[in-house]
Amino acid sequence: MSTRTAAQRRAEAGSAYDAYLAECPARQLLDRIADKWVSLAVNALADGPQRYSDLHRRLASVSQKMLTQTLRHLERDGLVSRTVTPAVPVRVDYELTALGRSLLPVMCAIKGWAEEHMDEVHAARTAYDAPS
Amino acid sequence: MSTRTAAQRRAEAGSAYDAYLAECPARQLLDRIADKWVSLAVNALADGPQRYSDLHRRLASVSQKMLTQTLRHLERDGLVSRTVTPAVPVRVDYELTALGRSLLPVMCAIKGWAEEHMDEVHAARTAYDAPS
DNA sequence: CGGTATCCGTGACGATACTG
DNA sequence: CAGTATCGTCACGGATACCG
Repeated sequence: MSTRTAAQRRAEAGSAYDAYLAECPARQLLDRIADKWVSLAVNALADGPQRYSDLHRRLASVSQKMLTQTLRHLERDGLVSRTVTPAVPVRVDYELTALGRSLLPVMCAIKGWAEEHMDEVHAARTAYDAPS
Repeated sequence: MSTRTAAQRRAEAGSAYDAYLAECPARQLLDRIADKWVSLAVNALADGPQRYSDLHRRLASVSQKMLTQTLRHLERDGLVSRTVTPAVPVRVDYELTALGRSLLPVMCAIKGWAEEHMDEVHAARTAYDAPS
């Protein structure tokens, strides 16, 4: 039992993981969700199930590769479900799971903060970059 | 006045920026704050002003280069203030500004979510990776 | 102490072409 | 339509050394 890490012992004690530690699994999860593509994708899925092509059109700034990769990661992590409807042509829908919806308020808040405080940040940058 | 971008006109109309568009400045800001280093740094500064060495010790998983770079970005964006106290040796303190504190609840929520839902995500991954 | 400067490998990311 | 595969690039980020 002495081989347990600090994070493991902390978890068993009822306390949470500590994302500051590189070895902590919560840290890896944080790396995963604190990601620009994830924040955009989850936000886009807020309105309900969406087809791949709809998502791709909405997130015009995301390449096909990154969108697919992000959706795969989210699916693996249990945040989105992927439903394939066999037809010609094939139809694939993505939808947030219950777990995914629990993350939605946070992702929405981040996107909202960025859009809301854009002007203040821009002003701060201008001041910072101001020549001597 | 006809040279304004769609984002600028939207802002003046009272509506927010649209972070889905690559050209939108809010998108760049989102890219900046939806970052693992930023989320860790802002969270670490939640308790009040901290010295560089304290931060570095706390965020053991962050290299000196990334920590400095992240703090510089946050300073430029007006989220963090940097105070140098001339002495031997030099002392540098970092502190969240009012703008930075407005972001704190969101960053805290992200880190909290990661630590809280770690087990569920881990279970989802195991299920996803389960061989045929 | 609190950085900066430099090197350098890895992998993120976009563009393109192809498939079921 | 919804991908997968492959390639090339370039910036992220770690390691190391040096500076005020």
